[in-house]
Amino acid sequence: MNYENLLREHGLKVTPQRLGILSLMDLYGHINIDEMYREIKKQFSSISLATMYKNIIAMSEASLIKEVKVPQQKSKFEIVKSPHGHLLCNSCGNFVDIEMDIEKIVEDVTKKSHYKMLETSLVFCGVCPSCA
Amino acid sequence: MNYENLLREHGLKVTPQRLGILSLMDLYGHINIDEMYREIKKQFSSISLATMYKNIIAMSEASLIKEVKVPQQKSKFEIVKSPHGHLLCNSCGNFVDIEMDIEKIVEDVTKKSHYKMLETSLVFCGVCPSCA
DNA sequence: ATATAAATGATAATCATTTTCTTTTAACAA
DNA sequence: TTGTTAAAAGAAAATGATTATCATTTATAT
Repeated sequence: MNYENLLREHGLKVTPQRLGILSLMDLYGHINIDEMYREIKKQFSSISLATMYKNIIAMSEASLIKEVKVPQQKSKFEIVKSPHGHLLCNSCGNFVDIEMDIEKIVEDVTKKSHYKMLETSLVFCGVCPSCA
Repeated sequence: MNYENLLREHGLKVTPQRLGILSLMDLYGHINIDEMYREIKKQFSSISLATMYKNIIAMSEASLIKEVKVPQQKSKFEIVKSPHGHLLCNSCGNFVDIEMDIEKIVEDVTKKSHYKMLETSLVFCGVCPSCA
């Protein structure tokens, strides 16, 4: 993934800190603020926590990244991609995407509710095969 | 709903503050901490915010109530009932339950992931009919 | 190369939540 | 009832998370 273009396409300036944040998100898939800050300081020892927050806000507003709210945990952030669900293992904490037929589910919900659906947040919690 | 029994069945002492909190949750369906505190002070003008938090934690741990994490908003709390989804109107903020075939969705996700599913958090965001 | 608007970093300020401790109260037994 | 006791309430302080401020630095477009 070309993070420079990604930033430019979303109207954001390219800075080393932002490139670092994006590559971490890409590497981890999903990452919360604390983990992110801890990791990014390995590359930018003097980065300010305020910079982290400001960049996360800027990139969220530009729809380049997305906050994922997770039951019983701090929110995680991910790079925006096509709609998908999330799977959390309550035992080991593993958190991954799951491809699913969201179209179909949304269709059902739309039929029932007559809402114009814009976005979904589908999180499934359980115990993963290796923990079971 | 009998809030006294509800508390007792979950091993919690019955206090006027707890009864107030439960009846508010029941009345509103879903309510966040600030709304709750603002409302409950009408009944218990001297209630402490710490008491609110402590009770919400106690009732959550007893699985009598449940935190619902909502995209772009503060968490809401609801009295635990059978599994259901949630519908948020991005325009007017209306937030309601939606009955849906969660069994079926969980079955699909289980097939794909081989997780032992325990819990779901399904939130659908869009524009409600009266706002559209 | 230069100008300029935006980003960074440090710090302070704000807001949310939790802890601590004293007083009050619900639950239970006599 | 009344007394006992463990838990809950309330007030305030402490902690933690996030946001605002401002001086300095830097990315971008000329």
